[in-house]
Amino acid sequence: MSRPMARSDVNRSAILAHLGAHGPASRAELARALAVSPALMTQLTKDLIADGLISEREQQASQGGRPARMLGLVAEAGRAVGVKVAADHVAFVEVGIDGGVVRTASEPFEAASTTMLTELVGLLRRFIDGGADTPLLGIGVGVPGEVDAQASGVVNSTQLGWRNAPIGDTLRRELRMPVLVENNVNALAMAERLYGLGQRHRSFLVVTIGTGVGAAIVIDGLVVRGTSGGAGEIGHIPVRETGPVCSCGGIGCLETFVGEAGLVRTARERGVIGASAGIAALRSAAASGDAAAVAVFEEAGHLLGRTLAGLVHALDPEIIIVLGEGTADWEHWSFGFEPAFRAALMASRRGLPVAVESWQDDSWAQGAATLVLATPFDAEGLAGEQGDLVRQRLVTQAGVAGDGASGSASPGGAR
Amino acid sequence: MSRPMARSDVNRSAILAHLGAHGPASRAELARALAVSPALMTQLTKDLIADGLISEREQQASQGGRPARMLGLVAEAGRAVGVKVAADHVAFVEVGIDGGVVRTASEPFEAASTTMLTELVGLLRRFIDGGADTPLLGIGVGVPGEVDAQASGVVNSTQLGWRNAPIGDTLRRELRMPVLVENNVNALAMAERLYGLGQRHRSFLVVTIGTGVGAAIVIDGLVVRGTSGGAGEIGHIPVRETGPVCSCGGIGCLETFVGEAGLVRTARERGVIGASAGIAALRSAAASGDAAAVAVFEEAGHLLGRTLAGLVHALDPEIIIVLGEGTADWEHWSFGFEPAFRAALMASRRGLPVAVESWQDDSWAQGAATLVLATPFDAEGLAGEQGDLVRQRLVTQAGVAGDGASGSASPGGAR
DNA sequence: TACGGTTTGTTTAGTCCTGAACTAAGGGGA
DNA sequence: TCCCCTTAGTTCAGGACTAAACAAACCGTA
Repeated sequence: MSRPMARSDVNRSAILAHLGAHGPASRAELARALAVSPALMTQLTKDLIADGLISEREQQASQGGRPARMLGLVAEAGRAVGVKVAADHVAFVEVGIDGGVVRTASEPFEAASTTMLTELVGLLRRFIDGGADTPLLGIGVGVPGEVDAQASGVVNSTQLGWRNAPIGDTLRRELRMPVLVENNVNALAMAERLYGLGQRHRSFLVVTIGTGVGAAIVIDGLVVRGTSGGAGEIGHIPVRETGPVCSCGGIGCLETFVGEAGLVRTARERGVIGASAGIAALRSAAASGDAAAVAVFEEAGHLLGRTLAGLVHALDPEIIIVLGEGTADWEHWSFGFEPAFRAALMASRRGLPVAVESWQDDSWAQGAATLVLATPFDAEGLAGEQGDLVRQRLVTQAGVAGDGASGSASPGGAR
Repeated sequence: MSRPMARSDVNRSAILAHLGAHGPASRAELARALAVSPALMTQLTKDLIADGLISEREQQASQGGRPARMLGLVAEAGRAVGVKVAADHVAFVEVGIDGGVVRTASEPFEAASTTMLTELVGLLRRFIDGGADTPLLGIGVGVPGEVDAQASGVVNSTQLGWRNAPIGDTLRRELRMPVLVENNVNALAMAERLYGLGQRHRSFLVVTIGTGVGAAIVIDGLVVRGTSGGAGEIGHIPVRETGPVCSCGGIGCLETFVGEAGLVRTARERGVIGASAGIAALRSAAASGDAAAVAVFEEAGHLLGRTLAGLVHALDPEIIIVLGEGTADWEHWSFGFEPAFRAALMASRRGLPVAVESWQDDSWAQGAATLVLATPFDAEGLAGEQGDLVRQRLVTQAGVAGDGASGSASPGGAR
């Protein structure tokens, strides 16, 4: 009993998110990290402990003063689901409130089908029902393409063949659950910011290589979405005056040279692989030391390096993080990438770190899940009303999802 | 008497800045614009009127309800000085609190001289002393190069030959006055945001063409400074695999083709102008219809167009604003720019507006001055302690500048 | 000309949060 | 061992701000 009638929910959930992202922390630490006074932190944590959302842990050894009494999340406080949508399949991930993966699944899925919306709802429903009994905070969906806004979720994607697909609204209505939709690379960038290298950097670039080439731009801790949610489309930066026509209609786009299709085309033209062979053949050829195959990757690395150098001059980030299925071959890319990238940078930036991270199959979906867990950090309201709903669920352990169009955000009594 | 011991200075000065930027407004309008409650606005404006900083104007015709009682700045509330530093001269501008130019001056100045710091102090002191009697809020300095932080003001500039020049600290100490230093293009972008096209756009690019090529990036209303204050260096984006060596050490940099020196070099190589002729000769040749001269500009426009298209793909801005001395020849540039730029964009962005603004000689200095006037909008503390000092002067009509190293921000009694 | 609709501005009660002073609990040096 | 230093956490008075109700001033319209 004695719910103190919800203090500042924003701060309450920010505390929970911080503990989830960085592990247990002392009150003083939290106050510093969230830029509030220690006094307030005392009050808020008192409430959270009373509500059973966090608990006091053992003391930590003193660092010259009074030892800190650590606070940690009560693990059962919540879970989130992430969905990766691709042209031919969807991948699901269930994560705990600490970001750790609990459960995964993958299902065939025809994105271009006319019934894909009901299909998606059914698959998601089945995955959710198989989950734990802890409260589900929300669903994050990562898609390759432009998303108008996380809280709305209208998607345009040439890769999926979607034009103004109302993913967000449909899922919200059918599942009665907060749903956040975002470009998949942007979602990945938020994951890096919360759990990865981004924790220690205010501004960075996340670059993905694979079927296509994408990027997400994080400036001062905020993901740049652009006017129409289409920022980061570095695959269509023009890098040559001539070349094959790109899917975007342009000529000389980066992606036509360094995307998977571009690599395969180049390799075929040069007879490195057979006329009907694919990326797998090119990979194995390079792996077995075929110089011509390695050269294909090397040249792609060269082009990527010069392009990224241009972006570095424009944005002056602290680090570049390279991700994606394509990083498996980075060994070969780097022969071209490193010299081209470094040479094109001005002297003062030549030492810019480039981190190439290993890639797992669930990474995309995991990134999508962090859309939900990142909500409390969402200072400028990227997630909008949906973010508020997630926060409500987080702090009250109950709360009912808005029902479709502008659902009245009823507080929802204690369960 | 009866100074109410300074309420929220941030909000007080935000009101003043809004009135300065957008002209007189009603209380209700201000409350909406600054996202505070009407109740608070009543209180704050009462204080500001009592302090003589703003005054009530005539009523405005009703718009269906009670007519608004407009509030306007008391013009004498303050002034700011802007300085443009170039290699061979400095330009000064004095602006009123509404951003209007009051007075200008230009003096020869040897930036590479060893005594340049004392020189600059002397010139500035003379300019300031000639000004009006209204309180001087601060000094904004625009430089071509990297600035570590506005509030610090350590400058690195190849154009000026400065390495770690402590401009900010020196001026602060000598003039006992808040001083804000910023890259000149970034300063220009802030001016656009406050008084220009940026008022109606959240994200935009400001591109300057002239001696060099520069850009400033504004995302969601915030100027992107980058890790070391060096964002926007689009002049060094690599655009060709071959070409002359750039001042940055790179090869194929945009600036080596479309900067003034690059244009002149190309024109000389082709015999369009004499081997010792300069940009003026190229200009007049193009103006008189010389096809080869026009082609030089056209090709520059082509390269700039493709490069900016790449940036648009990466950042997805709402508009591009082109400025700088070079816009005088834009008529010729556009022959190459428009087709190259539009063709390289994906279909959904092909209609992106590009605004080419006329250019006056004081524009750089005027941009620098708005560094000071923009302080109240400085939500994320770009201007730091110096911004606080400006705010103090604005709201108290007095206040003494910090004296060099971490001056204690003493409130300073009424004058 | 009475009445609802609309927008502006003010008052009041109460919430959120901070600053300052304080207690608590350790470490290390003379 | 005593004293000073440092860090952690709490209490309390008070300031900034808001929500909600209300008053003011105009518009239409029936």
